[in-house]
Amino acid sequence: MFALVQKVLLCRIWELIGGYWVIFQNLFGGFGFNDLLLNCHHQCLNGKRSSRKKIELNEMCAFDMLATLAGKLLTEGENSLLLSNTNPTAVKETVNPEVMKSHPLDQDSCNESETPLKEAMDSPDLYSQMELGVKPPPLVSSDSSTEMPSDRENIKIAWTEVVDRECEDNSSACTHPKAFGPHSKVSKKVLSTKHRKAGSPRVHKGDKNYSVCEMKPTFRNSSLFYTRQRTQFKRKKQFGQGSIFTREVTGEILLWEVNVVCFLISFSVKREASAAKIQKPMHESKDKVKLCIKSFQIPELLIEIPETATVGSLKKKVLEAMAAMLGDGLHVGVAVHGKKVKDDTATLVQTGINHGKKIENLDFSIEPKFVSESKKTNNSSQNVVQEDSHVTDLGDLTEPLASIPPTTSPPENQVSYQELTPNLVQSPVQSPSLNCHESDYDSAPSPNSPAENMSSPEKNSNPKDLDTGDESKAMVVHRMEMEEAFAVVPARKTKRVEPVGQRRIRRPFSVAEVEALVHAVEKLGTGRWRDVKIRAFDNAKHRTYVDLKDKWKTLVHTASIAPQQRRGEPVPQELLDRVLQAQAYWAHQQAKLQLKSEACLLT
DNA sequence: GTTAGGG
DNA sequence: CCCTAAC
Repeated sequence: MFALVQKVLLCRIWELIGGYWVIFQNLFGGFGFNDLLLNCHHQCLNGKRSSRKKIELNEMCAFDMLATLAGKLLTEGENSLLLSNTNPTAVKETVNPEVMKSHPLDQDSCNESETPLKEAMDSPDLYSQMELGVKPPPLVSSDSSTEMPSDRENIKIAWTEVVDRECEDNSSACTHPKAFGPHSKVSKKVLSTKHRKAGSPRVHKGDKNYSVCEMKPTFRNSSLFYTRQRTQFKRKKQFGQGSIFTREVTGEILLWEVNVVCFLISFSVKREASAAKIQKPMHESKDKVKLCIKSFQIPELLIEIPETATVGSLKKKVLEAMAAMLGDGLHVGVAVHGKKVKDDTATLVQTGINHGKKIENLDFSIEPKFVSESKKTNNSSQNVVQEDSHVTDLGDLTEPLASIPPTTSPPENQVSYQELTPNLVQSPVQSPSLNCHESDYDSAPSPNSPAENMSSPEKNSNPKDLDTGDESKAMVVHRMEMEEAFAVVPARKTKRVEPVGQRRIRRPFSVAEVEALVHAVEKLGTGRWRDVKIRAFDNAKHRTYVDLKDKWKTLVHTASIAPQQRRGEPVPQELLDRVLQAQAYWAHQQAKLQLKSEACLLT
């Protein structure tokens, strides 16, 4: 029974995270998957997230776990968590020999890695069970940690063996055999991870023994893991194997996270790359595309915390912010030459990511899962990638982290390029539209905002108001390059990110914005918020038409009450008057319209 | 996806 | 600003 549930869950998770299964595999490196699932169940049963509608429980659980784990690794002692959670039981499950043998980098396995799972997911058997309401077994720690002796040594050995074996068996499949030599612990880790990736999700028809857990490398503690990751990055640079994390930053928390994500991403890339060479398995890397993620940026996090707070509470805050971000799930976007590639089925070659061709504009972005579609209109990775690609660079690799401090001072380099505040003066015309071409308005106000002085006397926001919200919501944008272009350090821009799952930051409307809103409503009426948005706030990504509607609502209210009762940045009476006027006018229009239609119906 | 309105 | 119902 449990196996079934596990399978279902696994399939579900896989389905949810698509091909980035690795992320989980890696993040849970030291844990038994059984543990993960058990915990998921636990959380589900506890209904912790049950109130979160629209989000699949399983999904939430998975991400919760992910976030939680990340957090625990950071907050808890070196060995505690990982060690205690090592789940030897996992190993007990049978391993499909085929899976064992297949090399993750082998096109076949890469290629097929998805199918089996899909099969599993499509399996009426699994789903029917799920639908039938099969309940997860009682949460017994039965077959996990408690029972099985946690023999790290054994596990370690097993792991090594797997690695070695894998290398031996698949030397030809290794992209860089040397890089994965027996002496490279890091490489081993990589390999084993891949192994898991390729093998775990595999489900062969009729193979009841399919399991996700075995062969999981066990990290003795977070520190080791961390170290290895770093080492790995260095090595990667050497071998052109993947990500390089060039910077060590302040919080280990962040660094850890960054490394992990970075690592995972590069992994995904690798996987895709290897899949691309399906046709000629014999050739080492002829048709492979090697991609290297130069750096990975942690999304911007907004943290407000009193100066008197303890460092511990700060850590916690950061953790929470990250958890919130991860909570909604991740989605990886790929953009070639600034153009987002939406067709996941397209091959790399078809997409223009092929060997021998220098790819200068390959970007990866991590974004909240649901966001990907939202901005179809004016969107595109363009904002995320292009615009800023020339603005910032390597240099700011540090930025994101630097900006995290609970200070009230906004990150400096982060957003300058688009910090303009609404400027009425800018539109000489009658329309106070805030749409300026280059200033997108979208970002949070910056202290240095050049446009700050216009009609609105005061800055429209306080320094605390870092913008975290950005429609693009892309958490990270990375410039990738072909290995060949290694020497060239691509620019990477920092785009603010919207902490997923977190309430949007409050951004009071500036007088200029109010002006623009009033003007637009005067023109369009009170029932066409989308038009109002497009007309006057098209470039203000953080203002949705709902926001505008809400603002109008409050404006009407504000205008209706005594000035003494008003709060916040005072809105010129003149504007308030216009608000009431427009409100009355359009209400009247609407009434007239309604009468007309009624009349029509009667006749 | 938009609107409208309550929270 | 969020959430939802309703369209």
